[in-house]
Amino acid sequence: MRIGELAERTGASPRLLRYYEQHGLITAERSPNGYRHFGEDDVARVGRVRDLLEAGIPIKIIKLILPCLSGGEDIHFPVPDPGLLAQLEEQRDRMTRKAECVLKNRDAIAAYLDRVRGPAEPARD
DNA sequence: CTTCTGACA
DNA sequence: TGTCAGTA
Repeated sequence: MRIGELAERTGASPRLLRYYEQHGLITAERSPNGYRHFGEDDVARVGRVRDLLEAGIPIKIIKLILPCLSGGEDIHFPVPDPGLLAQLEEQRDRMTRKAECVLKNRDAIAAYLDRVRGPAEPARD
């Protein structure tokens, strides 16, 4: 399929898909006219890239773990490379700190809501 | 009409 | 990221 269809099916704009390809997050074959050509599996791949990006993981790290994603959400490293592990440990710690920050602010907002709206309203969480 | 590359806000 | 230009 061409970039337009992949864009429709993934929710990512063609502009963004070209950006992903430019940074090695996805690969595309080229038609003689220069048009990018993607496969069915790229729909899922783009989805995974977007999930990782949404989690705040830098493209640099995504490129490292993307080839280790086997269709599912699981990650596996056949031959753990020291350098790779170090970068992933660093990323894990950043994510931990970010998660703590998010939780902290969520609790603050929840507490605020409880005070102004009153404990009577559930609708939270 | 769709896509491509490069560039600018 | 969106969008504009000038093509293929």
